[in-house]
Amino acid sequence: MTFGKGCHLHLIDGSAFIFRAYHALPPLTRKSDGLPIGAVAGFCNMLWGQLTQNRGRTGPTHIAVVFDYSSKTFRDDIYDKYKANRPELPEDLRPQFPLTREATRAFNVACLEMEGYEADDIIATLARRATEAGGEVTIISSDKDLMQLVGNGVVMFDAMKNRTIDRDEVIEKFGVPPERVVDVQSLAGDSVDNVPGAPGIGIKTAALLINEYGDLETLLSRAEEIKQPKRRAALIENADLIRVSKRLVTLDAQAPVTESLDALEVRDPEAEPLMAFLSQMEFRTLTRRVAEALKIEPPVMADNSLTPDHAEKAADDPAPASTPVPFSHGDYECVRDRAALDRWIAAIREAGHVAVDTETTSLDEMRAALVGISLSVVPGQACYIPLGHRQGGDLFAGDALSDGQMPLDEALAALKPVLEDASILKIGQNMKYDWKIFARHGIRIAPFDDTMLMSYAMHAGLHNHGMDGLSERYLGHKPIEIKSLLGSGKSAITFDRVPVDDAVKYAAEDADVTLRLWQAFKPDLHRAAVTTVYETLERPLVPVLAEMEMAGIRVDPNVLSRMSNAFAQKMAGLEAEIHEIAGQPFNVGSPKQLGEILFDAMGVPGGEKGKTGAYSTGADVLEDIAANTDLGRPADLAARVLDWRQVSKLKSTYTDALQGHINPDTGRVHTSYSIAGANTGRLASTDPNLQNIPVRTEEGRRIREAFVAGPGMRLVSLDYSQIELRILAHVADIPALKQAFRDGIDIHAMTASQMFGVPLDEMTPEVRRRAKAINFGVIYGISGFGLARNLRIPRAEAQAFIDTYFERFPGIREYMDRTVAFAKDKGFVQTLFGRKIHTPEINAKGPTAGFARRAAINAPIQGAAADIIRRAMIRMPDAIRGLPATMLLQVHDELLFEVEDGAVEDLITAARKTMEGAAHPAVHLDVPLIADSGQGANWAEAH
DNA sequence: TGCGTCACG
DNA sequence: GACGTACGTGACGCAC
Repeated sequence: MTFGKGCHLHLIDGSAFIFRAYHALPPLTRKSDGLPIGAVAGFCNMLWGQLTQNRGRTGPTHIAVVFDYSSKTFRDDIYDKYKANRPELPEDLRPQFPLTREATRAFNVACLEMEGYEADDIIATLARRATEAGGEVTIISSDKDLMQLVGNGVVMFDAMKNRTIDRDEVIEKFGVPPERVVDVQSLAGDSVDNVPGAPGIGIKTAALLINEYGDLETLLSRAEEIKQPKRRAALIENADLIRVSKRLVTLDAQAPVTESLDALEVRDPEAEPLMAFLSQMEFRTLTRRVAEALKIEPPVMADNSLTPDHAEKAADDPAPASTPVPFSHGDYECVRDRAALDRWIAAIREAGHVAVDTETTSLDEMRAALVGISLSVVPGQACYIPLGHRQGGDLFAGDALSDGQMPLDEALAALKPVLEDASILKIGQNMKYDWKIFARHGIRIAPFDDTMLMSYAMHAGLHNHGMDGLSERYLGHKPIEIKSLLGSGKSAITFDRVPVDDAVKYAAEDADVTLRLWQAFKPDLHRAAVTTVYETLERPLVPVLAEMEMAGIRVDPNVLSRMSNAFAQKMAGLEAEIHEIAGQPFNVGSPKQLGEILFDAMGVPGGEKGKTGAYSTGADVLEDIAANTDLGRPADLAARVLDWRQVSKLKSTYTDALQGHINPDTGRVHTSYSIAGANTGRLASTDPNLQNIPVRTEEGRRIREAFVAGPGMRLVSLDYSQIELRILAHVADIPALKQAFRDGIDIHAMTASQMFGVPLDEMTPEVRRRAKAINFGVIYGISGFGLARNLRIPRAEAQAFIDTYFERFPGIREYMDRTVAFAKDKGFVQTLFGRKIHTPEINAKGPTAGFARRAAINAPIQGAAADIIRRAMIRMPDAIRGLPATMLLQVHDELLFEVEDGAVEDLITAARKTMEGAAHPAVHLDVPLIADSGQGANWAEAH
């Protein structure tokens, strides 16, 4: 086929693919010999995705992957410092480059590179030829240097974000259309590629200038007319450098590319060389996916996925567990009687492990009824035991159990010995859920593994750890979505109404997937060196949290209801006043309407619109307006809206919503903690969130009066004092801070004294407040801007404080630099206890880099604090055994207990000892950990 | 469903 | 005068 109209050329920026793959994935190695292949694996996955995703209307007729030949190009002759700033290639990436070429050829895709030219030039040349021939072009890349090519039949596609970049996107990014992009780039320069540009001119200013003068040459020739002296000088003095920059950034669309467009026609991969390559790389999942797509048998690969003691067993198994087995829903068994269940139990005992999953009527484990159980022992083989399915459709038969189900009690009685057998490993995905369901039926699952927590230990920061996502990512298989069975929204049904035949496919598949994930993760856990984290900080927390959640906390609905009424009255009063001041009624709860009232109707100056075009009406904005008495009425209005908002928040989120969360059976509120939700190792509390119950204002704190102890009981709270600052003092090794903590001195006052030279006994609250803000700022990866805003002081002043701080405590800056360098090098940071938090964006450019940098600085501190309280919680059941006390809640640095009246002091002694000693023996901190305590009839008193 | 807002550590 | 900026969460109401 001759390339022409109707043809569609896809040009893949191969180098960009490699770098993205390298940074997006953990450092994977080939299992047989340790060769680093993470980038190759990612590259192959992305390439395969491109080849399979877009077949059809928008799919390519022609395709090529384009690489950079070497770092030396004609641009080095134009400007000797071009790309001189580029960091060294990571050690483990270099050997992967030739492999990506090999991979491209193995997929039977044209692989282009040319000495003396960058990949971008080849892309520019081919794109030009293709559009001249009447065809269309999609460039698979998000590199801004390619954006000059967009338009006239050329678009770009960001494969990571799954987003097309067209003319509008380019204008959004550069402020000018594609044909003017080089002009802007020439002016702004590029620190990454070391394109000089004009000093002090960035993209924003460059776009402004180009839009005003039309193009770069006109601008340079009329530079004298520029009003701002600095800009004028920058352009006049650097005109030559700017012209050099233009030659650097302009892509060469006339590169002597020898391949014809016709040679790039899409070809089906040849099975044999492709399979050979993939199995040589030991990409098990991708090999299987490709084999499935090509409808051929996957090659048998070396078995690396089983633990040693199971490997032997598998060796004489005709179908070893790790050979990729296709997912086949028809092979799943529906277990309807005791004989069938006994066969499964025998298979489980034989294997020594089983993947388990439960199906229930609700996500709320405390109210959920068990509907069925699925099991899997060997990949591809799984069963579902329906236990609580009900007749659908018939209104009168609506509550009757469907036929052909074992009695629930009989099935559980048969499974209990297996689920509690110390020699049989139970494997689950989010086992806390199933653990609670079984616990409510008198079964305590042990021992177990949890694939969600394995993923969390290995991949925190890279992606979420839900089963469907993990399956797609690591097994290349998209499981049946629960939505397809239950529907969504108002018409959603519960699982007991799902026809058993459909339930079998869905539920058994979940057990199958869980088992396969376990097999994939088990060896990797060790390779990633997070086995200890998984075994000491994640897995043992499951039963502890399950017990806490099941215990719940008593909440008095009468207290809440009275407060709701009072809040409603107060809101109505405020609303009337607000409407009165505004001169018209409007929805006070609508930021949009409020903004229009304040800034348009009432004419308050300085309204700022956000990205949606609405005025910002956040608390800080309203506070400024309320404090500005010159404004008159708008100040009154803002002050009342602030009051209204506070009350409205308390009512809707707390006093109203909490009442609905009281379990009618227990009279208590049962939150759910997600172990793998927060990247840093913190827990997150949901349904309801009991980690954000108000405390900072007097009115809000009264909500805690509704959280009460049972009759004859007290609530006891213990919280770590300044735990994050103590960890900072330790990890950054700051002698003055460490000594202050040892001496039990007020740490913020000490900081203030050191910074401002004020003796401790002359400290004023204001000076101390500033030091406190800086101490916290450090933990968050401080910036002058952020501190200035927090303290409401000029930015220069805030920056001066920070400079002084770093002078007084130079170790802090060293810690920050060290941490960021570590993150850039390894792609993750680590806590004292070995927890890894990945930082995939740390090498990004633009504002993202700032976020990633600060997150990387904060994560080891926040994460270590999270590790410490996890360790305390895991030990707590043993530490308080025998005391009439229950651990109820965790709020990041606080543990809340319910304890019988007479045992309060014993509980405090035992819990304090456990919390203060929680780092031992894994880590010896140079600073003491201190836990303060309080007690009372309700949470407000105890805190 | 995304955004703005605000509750907590 | 480049950009936009404290870290980590979850729930609510509005507007689409």
